[in-house]
Amino acid sequence: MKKFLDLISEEIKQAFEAAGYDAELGKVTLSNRPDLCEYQCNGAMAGAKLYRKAPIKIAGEVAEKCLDSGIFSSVEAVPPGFLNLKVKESVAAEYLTQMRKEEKFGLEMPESPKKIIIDYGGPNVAKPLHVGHLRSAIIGESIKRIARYAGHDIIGDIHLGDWGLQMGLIITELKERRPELVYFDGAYEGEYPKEPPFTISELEEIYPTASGKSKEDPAYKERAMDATFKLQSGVRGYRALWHHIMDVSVEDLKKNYENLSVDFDLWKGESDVHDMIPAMVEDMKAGGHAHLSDGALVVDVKEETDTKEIPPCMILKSDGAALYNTTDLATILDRMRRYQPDKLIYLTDKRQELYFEQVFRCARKTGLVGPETELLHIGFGTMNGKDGKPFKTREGGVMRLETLIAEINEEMYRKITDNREISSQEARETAKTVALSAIKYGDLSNQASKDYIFDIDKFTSFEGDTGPYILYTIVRIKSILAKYRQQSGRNADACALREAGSGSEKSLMLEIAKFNAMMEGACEESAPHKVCAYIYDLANAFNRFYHETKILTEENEEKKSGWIALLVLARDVLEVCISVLGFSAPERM
RNA sequence: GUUUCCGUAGCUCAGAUGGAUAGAGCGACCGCCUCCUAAGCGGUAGGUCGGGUGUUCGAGUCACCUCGGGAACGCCA
Repeated sequence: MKKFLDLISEEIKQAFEAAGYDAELGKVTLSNRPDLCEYQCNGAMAGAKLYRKAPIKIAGEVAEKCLDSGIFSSVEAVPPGFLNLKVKESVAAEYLTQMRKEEKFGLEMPESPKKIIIDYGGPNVAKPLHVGHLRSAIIGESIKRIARYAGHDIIGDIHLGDWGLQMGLIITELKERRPELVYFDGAYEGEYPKEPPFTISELEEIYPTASGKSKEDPAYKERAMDATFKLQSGVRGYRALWHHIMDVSVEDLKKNYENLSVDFDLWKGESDVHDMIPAMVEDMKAGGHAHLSDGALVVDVKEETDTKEIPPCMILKSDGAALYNTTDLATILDRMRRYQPDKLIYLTDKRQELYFEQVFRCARKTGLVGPETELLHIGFGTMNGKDGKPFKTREGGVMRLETLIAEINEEMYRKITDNREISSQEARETAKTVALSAIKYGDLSNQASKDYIFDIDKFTSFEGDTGPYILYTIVRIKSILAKYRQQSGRNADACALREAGSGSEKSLMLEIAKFNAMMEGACEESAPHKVCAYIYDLANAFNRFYHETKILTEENEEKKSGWIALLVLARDVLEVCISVLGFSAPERM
């Protein structure tokens, strides 16, 4: 189904053509003067030079051609050459009626859906999630859902950090504490126990301890590196321990991500591509791409057109060990082989921008990916505290994600139970739902690439442009619809839309009509904040309408059912939008 | 130092391909619950869009310069 703005543009383009001008001048945009019109076209001014004619004259001629248009209720040419447009109430109503009928409100599906892999989350095994992991998870999940809704085949991969030094550290610390464990007995040949020798909370304590020791004690670090090497070269007992660490840790991660309504299609990690590295490196050497520089193996990736110095992409350290780049490149190779994606998206902190530029260039140069595959790094900004500095706990430490979420949940619970009668269980559920909307909307409504201030007070205050405000609006609509069903015994879905009878009603309808264009744009630009901005406008439009319209007490049944139909559509659009943002609305709040 | 991102109301942020009078939220002030959820709605105050020059009929938006802030810049991830 055509986008509403395109529908209008076509009409104006025809008018330009009929008046003897280039049709392309007839592009229509949303009005930036809502007091004057709903839509506007600035083409007459752009065309003034081309046709050596006063813009107002061109606009006047075009307006004349629109006189008997079936779409506009008014077309005005105003100085210096704007075309101010208002659409007929009937056109809006018909458009919305069509939206209700069609799948996904008439959003057009891509002719050739893309296969996309999105790499987000990126937690390290055995380390608790902290606030730094929040943005990647929230933004990545939303971009994934938006692309999926827009008709693409998108696969989310968590890309675990599960193969580095942290594993060696844990094994080393475990060995210090419990050398008697069978995993450390080199002569042991039997089956290893099924039960892991530690719990998640022990694991979470072991890692920082080990990490601290290795920083102070070079000999300890040496042992940890040795353990890492042994693990990677396949020592049985170490591998068995690694599996235990993975099992315990992944289970915990799943629980945490589930609480955030974030789910991954793939739980792959660095370890999955470890075995592919030697052959890949050999290929790079054989292809003449990789060469030694200061003892390290690198691939030059600078280009003639560069305005800045792009250092070479390092493949192997001078001690021959693999590094982050190496596993990332091997992962690209793996993904290309397994899935043949059209596009790879990486979501990380924006500080890794240059790094990904290097990796992408290297991947292309060495033939890991062809020119037809798009590589995209989306860098997001830092989450700062109220002071504008990276978010910390009051004590100055890194805040665990669980703690943060628990705090916000608690605050929500307090607010919900404050002045409402509600069962404790329902309040808990609602608090969780509302808290998640506050966190996610607070993050997503900012542009991903910018740093943003994570202000708990602001998010839990939920007034104004917040997730809870959106949910509140949805809940209001649901409440009216429920009462309507109760009172009239009629099915709200059977109600038919009517032409708007008031300004606020029409505004609401025109707001809903923007849905397709908005969703398409949000997908193309991987920009969840556009969805946020849209639903905020939509919620505002609804609340204005709500305040001046008494729906349930309306005596004219036809009017009433028209409103109910509008409410159904508004609710559905809002709920789809929040679902692609990654949260949901309760029935009551 | 080089590169790069950012600078819009007291605070947090939007600003579509360059268009008319630069918009929200919070905070401040003033109104609105006998009425579908006041987590709401309406209103007032608050701006030389960091500064300058240029391109253009027209610049918050584009170019150049400048000031201020952040970030990245070969063996970390």
